[in-house]
Amino acid sequence: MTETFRHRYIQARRELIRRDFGFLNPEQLEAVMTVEGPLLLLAGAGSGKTTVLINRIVNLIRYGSAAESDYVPDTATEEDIAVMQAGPSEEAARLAAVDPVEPWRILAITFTNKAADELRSRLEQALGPASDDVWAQTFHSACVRILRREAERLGYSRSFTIYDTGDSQSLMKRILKEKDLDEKMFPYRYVLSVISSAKDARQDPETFAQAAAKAYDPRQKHIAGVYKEYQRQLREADAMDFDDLISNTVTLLEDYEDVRSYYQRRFRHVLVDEYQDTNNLQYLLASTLAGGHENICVVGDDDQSIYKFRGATIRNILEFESRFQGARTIRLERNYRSTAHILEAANGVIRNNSKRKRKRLWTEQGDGEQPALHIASNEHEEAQFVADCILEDFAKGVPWGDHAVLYRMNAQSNQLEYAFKRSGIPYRVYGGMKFFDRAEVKDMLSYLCVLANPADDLRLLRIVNTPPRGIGANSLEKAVAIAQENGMPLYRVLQNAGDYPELQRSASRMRQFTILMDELRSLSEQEPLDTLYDAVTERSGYLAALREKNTQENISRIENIGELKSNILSFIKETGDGSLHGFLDQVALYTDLDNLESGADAVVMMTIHSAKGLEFPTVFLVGAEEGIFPGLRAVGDPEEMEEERRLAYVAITRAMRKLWITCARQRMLFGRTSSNRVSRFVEEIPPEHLRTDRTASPFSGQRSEGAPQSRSPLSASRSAGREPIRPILTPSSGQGPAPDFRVKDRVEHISFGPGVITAMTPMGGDFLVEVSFEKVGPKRLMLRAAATKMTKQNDRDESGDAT
DNA sequence: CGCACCACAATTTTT
DNA sequence: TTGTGGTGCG
Repeated sequence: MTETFRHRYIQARRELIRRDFGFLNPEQLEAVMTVEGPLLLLAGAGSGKTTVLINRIVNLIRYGSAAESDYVPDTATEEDIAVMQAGPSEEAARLAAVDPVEPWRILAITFTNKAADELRSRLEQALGPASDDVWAQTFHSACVRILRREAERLGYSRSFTIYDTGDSQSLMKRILKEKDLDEKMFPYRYVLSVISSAKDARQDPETFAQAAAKAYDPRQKHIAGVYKEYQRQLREADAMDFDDLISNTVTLLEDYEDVRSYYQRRFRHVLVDEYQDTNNLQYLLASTLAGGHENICVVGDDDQSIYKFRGATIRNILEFESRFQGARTIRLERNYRSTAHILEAANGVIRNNSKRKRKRLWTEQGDGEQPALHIASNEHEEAQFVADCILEDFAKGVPWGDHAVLYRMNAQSNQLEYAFKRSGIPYRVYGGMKFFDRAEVKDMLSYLCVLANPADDLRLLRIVNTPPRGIGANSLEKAVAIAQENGMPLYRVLQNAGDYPELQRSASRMRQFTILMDELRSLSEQEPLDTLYDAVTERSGYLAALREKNTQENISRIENIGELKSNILSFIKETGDGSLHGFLDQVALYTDLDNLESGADAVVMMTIHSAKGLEFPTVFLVGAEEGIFPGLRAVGDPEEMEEERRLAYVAITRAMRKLWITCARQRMLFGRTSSNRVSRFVEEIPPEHLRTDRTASPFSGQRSEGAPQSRSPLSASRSAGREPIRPILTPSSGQGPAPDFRVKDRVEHISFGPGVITAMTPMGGDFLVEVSFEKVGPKRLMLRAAATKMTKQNDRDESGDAT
């Protein structure tokens, strides 16, 4: 074989792969074709990182290391070169592949189920069924998968229970109360976060206690005791909290050579998404799994690290190159999401952070519109301004769902909701009460958990008297004490309640309860999950208790219980796994079920945190004021301030075409009125990329008079007297004839039904009409759009026309 | 044992 | 301003 042939062969092969991924830009392509060794992808917002991740996996499976390899098979022929030169095809891929990676040797880790789902489905699209074997999982579900096989080595059973945040919190509250620690000094959230950090630092209760003994803060010693007790109770209940899932997996890999080498050999490539959000444990997990081959590819953006409060350390990304020898770094700076003005605004803000990797987003999409700042006089007006902008867009045919409103705190959503309701704008608030957090759903799940794991005292306590069975708190406390003393699960005590004189008063009811549960448990061994569930809801008396009172509340609870059943059914259908444990695992790790996409066309409202990873044509960033964003706590703390700034960066880069930033001169928050300066982040936007809109919203005058107190804007006071702008003209401007609507006209709307026009205001070549509908109340609509859905009724109001 | 009332506090939250 | 958690009474 001649050198030139070898050379041509390798060239043809590389060219083939390049062509196969020809839709990628040069940096993306480089990332995809860099196959071996540690790789850091600094992926700016909107730079197509998921695309890169997916195609990198596709490349590994399809071509293996061909893109970087000098290997030429002995059997290579001119014909082979010709096939490869002809372009991507199955045959060409087969010829070109060098040591292709089997799908099951790839581990791709994400943070959210949503991201994992997206990864899986896009891989499926690209690779077909072969993609099923790729481990595309969240950190937690990957760990559960490992632990379900190996947990016995750590002294748990294979069917250990997973405690979610709420469970951890209730357990912690119980312990703090038991230990009689002052809740002012020891708020459960704080204690939990200390324990979480301890776990992140690989400190077990003993090591933590040693460190605490030397600490200045006397609270640490108490917390050490709490930590010990917390872990003890988790153990007793055969339960792991979210941190334990990862921590225990790391322990398993560290302490058991055979387990470690099994997984290190199994996975030839480890990919980690959203690397800027990883904590120390997650870093340890990923790097241990990648140990040996060091084929670890991490994707992230240090500028979007906004979860420090949850233990994420930006150091993982900043120190990647020094921790992994020979690491390569590739920057993805080309942005496909936003127009240039928006990106420059984002660049201008983030430039003020000192701890970051150099990066500058750019685009070829053109300048677009400048971000605009609107200064409102108060929070009502701010909210109304947002609503008006959205109405105006809607009138132009822009769907509601193209708009997102982002705020720093959930508490800010209220005013906006009022404004949207008033204006007839459909909206969805993202991230409120989650389905699985509802009491009735947790109750039903607790029943299932206790059936699966009778040692789960926490869940047992939740349901033992829900619905009321006459088992009082006092006797329960006694039972808990007995269980503690004898080191046995509470369930056992309840079963044998008759043996303990102090329990005699409710002994029979306790026994009855365990008999019920035992029967249900035996049912769970014979019947499918959905049948079991029905039995639980009925025989526990839970549904019956709800049916007793026909309140709105109870009706919705019954609905939710039904909703959980459909969750069960679809779980069985989708996974083919009807096991109770399988379902509970999925639920424990899948709190994110109410997703955004499923909704109808509606404006989206959420915190900036929840917006990460999403994009919207138009974004409103509200409450851009000192003290709110950046929040009060960040002022005077440079680290916190940088985190807030990253948050600002995230917010700005969500916008594709139009960014509105709003603030209020005065705002009432938590019952107190304050006036704040405009956010420093706004001032950090280079002036040439920001338009300041100092005129108040076109309706501010009317709004502040009529809107706040009145539920019906058709109130007489409005039309009477001194309002000069009451158009009675027929709207005529703009293209197309607009129908002849006037104030006081009776109308019939397709979806809102009959109503009366109460006001019309000219606006951008159109009219904003206010209609008081009989059934749905007042709505504000843009006439041009509404005219197609609304007809004028002939029977005019008595006087004909006003004025 | 359940409900009503009153203090109190209150970023952000992928699992 | 809103929601939550604890206490006291019927």
